[in-house]
Amino acid sequence: MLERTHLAILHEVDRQGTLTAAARALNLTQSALSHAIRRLERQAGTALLYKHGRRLRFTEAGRYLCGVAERLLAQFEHAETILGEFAAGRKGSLRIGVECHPCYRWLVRVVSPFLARWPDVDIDIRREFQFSGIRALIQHEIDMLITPDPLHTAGLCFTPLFGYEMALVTSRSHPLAKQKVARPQDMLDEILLSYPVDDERLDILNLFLTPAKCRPRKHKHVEDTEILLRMVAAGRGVSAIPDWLAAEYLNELPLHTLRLGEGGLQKQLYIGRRDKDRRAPFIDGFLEIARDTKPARPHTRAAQAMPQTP
Amino acid sequence: MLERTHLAILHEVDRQGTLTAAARALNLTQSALSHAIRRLERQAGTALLYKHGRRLRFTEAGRYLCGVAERLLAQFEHAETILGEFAAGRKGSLRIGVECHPCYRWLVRVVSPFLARWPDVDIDIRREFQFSGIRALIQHEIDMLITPDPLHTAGLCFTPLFGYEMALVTSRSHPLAKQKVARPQDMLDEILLSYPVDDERLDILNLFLTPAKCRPRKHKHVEDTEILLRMVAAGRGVSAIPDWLAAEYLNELPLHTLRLGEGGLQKQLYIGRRDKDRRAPFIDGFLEIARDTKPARPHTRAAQAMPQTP
DNA sequence: ATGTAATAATGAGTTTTTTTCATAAAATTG
DNA sequence: CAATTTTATGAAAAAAACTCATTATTACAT
Repeated sequence: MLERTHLAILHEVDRQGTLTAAARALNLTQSALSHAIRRLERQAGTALLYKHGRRLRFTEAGRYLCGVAERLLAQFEHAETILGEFAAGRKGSLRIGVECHPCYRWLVRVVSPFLARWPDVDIDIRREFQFSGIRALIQHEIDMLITPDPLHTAGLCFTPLFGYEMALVTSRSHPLAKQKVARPQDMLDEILLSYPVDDERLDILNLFLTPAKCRPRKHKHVEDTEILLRMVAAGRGVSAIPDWLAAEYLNELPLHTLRLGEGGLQKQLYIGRRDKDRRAPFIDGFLEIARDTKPARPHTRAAQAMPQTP
Repeated sequence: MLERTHLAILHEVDRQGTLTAAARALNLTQSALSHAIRRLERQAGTALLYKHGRRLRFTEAGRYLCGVAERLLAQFEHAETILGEFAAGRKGSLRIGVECHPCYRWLVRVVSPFLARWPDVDIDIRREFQFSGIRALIQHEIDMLITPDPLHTAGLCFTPLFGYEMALVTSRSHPLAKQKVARPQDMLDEILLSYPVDDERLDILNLFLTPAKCRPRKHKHVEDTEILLRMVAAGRGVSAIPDWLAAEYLNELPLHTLRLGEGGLQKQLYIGRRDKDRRAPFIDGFLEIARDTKPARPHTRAAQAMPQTP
């Protein structure tokens, strides 16, 4: 079978003119090359070189193979270079899962500097998982997971990114806009707008209303943050979103934010990855940029939870 | 170093889905593949496959190499096919040298049927040699030599193609057109038109005039047969060309042909090749077609030398 | 749960392939 | 024609690839 070495030998003989020189260039003996060529010729059933004086010349078949060699060797070398890029972790793709719906907005701010820093790494962001994000991470469906709910599992590790507080957003003209803190029973008459995720994953239900055995009058799903907040501003309902996300819209829309309970509904965002992923420096690179990218500072009427730097 | 086998293994694992199946397909053991991949991974410094359940999945680097494999393996296989064609002598190129200038016109008639019969063999016709055609043949600059002057040399063999006679061509209105045979002294007042080759290679000088110590009044070189004969027809000179070549033009141009001397200037065309060229059946193929392609039959006022079939 | 089947990983030993060494053969050069 | 350069070749050594036997892991079925 025609092998890369054969091509390399023929190519070098072509370049150097003699077996001896080619052998030197390849760190082999002249004998090794002679044997190798002989073997190939026997297998191919045709001569590739013939003696001309004390030098060698290519037969047509040999000349043809030289052309092949030139093309193929270049491709091999290129492949090895790319493989090196992979090995050095410069090349690859980073599939990032986001479990916290509104975090998408923060994530996009991380992506740009990352793409600039790692030009050969592609980013793919996934928001839908067959089961959980944790499982997707374990099963290599994604490489990193942005989540407020770390589930410490063998083989995974989570790094805290920043703390925040879930805030209740209402229209500035809403009756609740007079309060700074919302009580669960305040919600009984309200229409709750949320992202279209399972109820169990909605903190305002899980951690605020359900423990107090309260429910909103109505619960509607809205896909998009912008639209959700415009609906809130128009008085069509209220919603619970991260304080920093609300902060971004406070100047733009007539919104008011309230704490959810006296202590506020404190959350922490984590980034999870597989333990073994030493392979790719760009995973650490992403983490670093992510840690440096803080969300908008909640201010004015928003809750006072300070972003916690880990 | 990345080798063809590595690519073959990765490719097969991709196709078959499991190491075991790939091993079967490659006539190797599962163990061999496992070891081979491990070695490559160690060298490359990056994982290529990882376990997913009891199967294997490609890492990004592995997936990349799979793509490379697909492209490169195809090229290897193609190269081997072509090499096989060379070995079987179906593929190649036939470089044919022509020493007898006007023979070119006969040669083109051989080429067409040859190209039809050997579709993968290219033909290259050379008329200029650094030294002699014989030397070009020995040094593998050409593979066959068409020549009227075989020079039996070790390693070469010549096969006669056909006999012919060099004829003197004049305009039909030329004073010499009254004769059937030209004597050397008839040339003293004539302008000789010939192909632009060395005088020693011109038979009319070598074998007819010089032995009789005669010279033409003037000697001019003309490159192209068609033009040469039109000049002759216009009475601008006379020329010596093979009888069969003249025959092709007798109906077209007002030409007259004369014998050069009583016995005529008899020539024989040979085709020479290297002894060892057993390798290529198409060389014999060419010879066969060449032998079957006779030149135009000299008739009418032309000399009577019969083409001699060897 | 638990045994069974499928699959990959591993280490040791064997086989095959490649390489070297030593030397011969052939051709060029002064 | 001797000295030099270069390729060819056979035998031995070295390296690489492969197999065998076994273990480990996962999936599937009862």
